[in-house]
Amino acid sequence: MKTGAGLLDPKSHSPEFLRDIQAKIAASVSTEDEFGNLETIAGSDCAFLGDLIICGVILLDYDTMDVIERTHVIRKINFPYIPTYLSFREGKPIVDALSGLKGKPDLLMVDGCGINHPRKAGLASHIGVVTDMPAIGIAKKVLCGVADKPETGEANPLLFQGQQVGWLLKTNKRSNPIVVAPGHRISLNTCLEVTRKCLRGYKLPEPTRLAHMYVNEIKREMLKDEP
DNA sequence: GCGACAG
DNA sequence: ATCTTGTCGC
Repeated sequence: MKTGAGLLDPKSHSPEFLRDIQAKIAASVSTEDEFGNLETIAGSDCAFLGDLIICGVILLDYDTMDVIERTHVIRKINFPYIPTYLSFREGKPIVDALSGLKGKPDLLMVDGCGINHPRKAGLASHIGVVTDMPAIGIAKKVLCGVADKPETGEANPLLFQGQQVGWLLKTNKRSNPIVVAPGHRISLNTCLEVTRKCLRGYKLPEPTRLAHMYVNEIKREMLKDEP
């Protein structure tokens, strides 16, 4: 699908209008592996400061997880946090930050849900469809669905309405499991495989973990200058 | 009606 | 997400 700005910054905030947009996103989502060799992978995350949202994107080498470049964007928050409507709050800023990268990532890892969403339109799916980019959603809490508690290193299927929509993955002994799900142009099995290859002993995979550290680093810098 | 509910 | 130090446990 072609980039449609209206899909990320809706003219109306009415639930009916927003759900209509999500229905279009869901209809365009693909859970087939549609990408070639992964040489680079990007990670995104956001931090908040007053009425500002700080969105950062980091480009990494897929094999080594070395940082290639980072870029960010700071915007006025123009949508409240409403569960299941996160895309309208963080989507546009993240896409804008993505466009600031010099290199083009082969896949994007987003902090949030993918198809593991009541209407199959989580942040990773929404961004994936709008940018036509392969995407994976990494969440720290379950928005919808159920799964058995996985043992360390293991992953159990996350089921919602009789369908698997992702995985509950326990990345290490001390951390609670994380939720891994396809965002767009990637399958259930592959999103889990890719996520595991991005782990380096921490709770979160490197793309998302480093993006989180990056935006908080920017925030600390802002607080230092304008207390 | 009540509770749950990504970041 | 955000407000915040130390502290229990592997």
